Amino acid sequence: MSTYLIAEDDVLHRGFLREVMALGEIDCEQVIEAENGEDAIRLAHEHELKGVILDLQMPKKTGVQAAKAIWAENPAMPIIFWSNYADEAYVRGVARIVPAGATYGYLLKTASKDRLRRAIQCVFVEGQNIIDREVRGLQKRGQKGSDELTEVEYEILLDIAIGLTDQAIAARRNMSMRSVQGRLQQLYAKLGLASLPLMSDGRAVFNSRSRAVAMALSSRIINSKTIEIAESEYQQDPERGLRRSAGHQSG
Amino acid sequence: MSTYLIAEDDVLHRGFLREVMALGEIDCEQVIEAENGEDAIRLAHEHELKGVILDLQMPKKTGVQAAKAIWAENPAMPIIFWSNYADEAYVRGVARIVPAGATYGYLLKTASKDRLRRAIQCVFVEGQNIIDREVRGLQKRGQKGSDELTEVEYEILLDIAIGLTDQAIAARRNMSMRSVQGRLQQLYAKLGLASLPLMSDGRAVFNSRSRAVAMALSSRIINSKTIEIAESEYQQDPERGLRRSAGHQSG
DNA sequence: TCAAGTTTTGCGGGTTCCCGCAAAATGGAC
DNA sequence: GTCCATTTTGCGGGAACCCGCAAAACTTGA
Repeated sequence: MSTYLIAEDDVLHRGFLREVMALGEIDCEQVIEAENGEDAIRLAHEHELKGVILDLQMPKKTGVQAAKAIWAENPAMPIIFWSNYADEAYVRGVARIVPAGATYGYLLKTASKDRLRRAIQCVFVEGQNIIDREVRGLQKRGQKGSDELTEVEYEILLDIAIGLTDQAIAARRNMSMRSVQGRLQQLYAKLGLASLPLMSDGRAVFNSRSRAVAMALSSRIINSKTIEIAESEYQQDPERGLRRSAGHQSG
Repeated sequence: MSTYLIAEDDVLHRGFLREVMALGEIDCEQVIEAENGEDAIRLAHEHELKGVILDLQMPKKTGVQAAKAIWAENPAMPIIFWSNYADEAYVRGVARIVPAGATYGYLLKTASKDRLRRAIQCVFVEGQNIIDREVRGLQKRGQKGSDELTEVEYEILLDIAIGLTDQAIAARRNMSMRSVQGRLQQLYAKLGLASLPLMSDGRAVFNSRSRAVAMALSSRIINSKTIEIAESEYQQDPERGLRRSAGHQSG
């Protein structure tokens, strides 16, 4: 019995996915559906699945959170992420939770029916990883060269985005205030806050801290959802420094 | 010749709208389509339309921006807003640009085909205004009672969201720094920052300024798009105080 | 083990932010 | 005009933030 799970809140998109799965190109005897992240996690737990398609934006839990739970139980589960946007926030969210050697794909909703069909074939049947072209450009990030944010910079960005003070960040990450400020300086530099305009009287127009968040939002490095998740992580575990979770990402 | 315009970037949703329009319940001889805000504005300018359906989230220009342009040319144009979310940010965005006596509707995408059909009938044929139930709860805002934000509070919220300093806000809005800070205090109170947690040593965990933005984001009072728009308004016209645009909203 | 590179930390001080208090200024209502 | 409610402003001080500088501390490799 080969069962697949589709998790997608929008009715039309869900219908579309169902339709493509039903084309009969892959061995698919049953498709079950979820319209929010929690249901997706529950259903994945209750059924023995061959693969999962997850929308990234869903009520209750995001696709990333659902994937994390599913992979925690079965790291070999093939997952296709199916998203509206190629925002760095999403891509980074996915990249952070992919276990080593996992099979997955990242497709945009603008993809044609054909491309989706092929992706399903590749990921679910042949076990290949498929990443949409627009998304791939964002993949190499998190490293360290270039002008992109490193993991620590990203962490501290989220910390100020949820409104923590230097003091609170220092406590949370187990470091001195001065180090926090040092990292913030790095972050500001990366986000291009070095060359901020001044007012006629020579005073600054922008508050670096708030400005950094604004720029990160508008360049899609983070988004509201990212902030909410960071917030709830903080609420659960305010005193904890960064703990590396699962593994690395695979090619 | 009765022509209607549909502006919606998602293919499936666009197809759905087209289908419902084609049910033949209203006198509709032609439906033209746009997949972004700019095209919508252009097409509305080029054609003589009987009505418009606008998705709120589109590339290039948002539905709100498109509506503003369309109404600037013809304030009597019936417009149905068709949105994924009932966020206050969107509702407020629409409420701010509705000209006096305009005919419009606000529907969520979760609405059934039937509800959409009825809304189209009501707005385009009978000239009634239809506001989705979940949305209506947010309508009364902008007034002054209660715990909701007034217009000035909302303005200053956007100012700090784009990263302006007190100084810069004061210059922009033509007031003293102390007044800016006073308004910020109001804002913080409304957003519930009064009762913030303290650290064990009695120091604050949160930076009010950043925290306010975070809370406004997570309670959907503003969103990334709102901030981007505020930003571009600022870029165009940094020195200008608040200028009231068009009219009031109608019943 | 040592040297070279990176990160963290302390110090110091200038700026900005936050906010209580109370005196002006403003805006209606009568 | 007078009276009242609201808003704006100045003052003042404490906290938080930003950042240059240079000394520790940690990493990495040979």
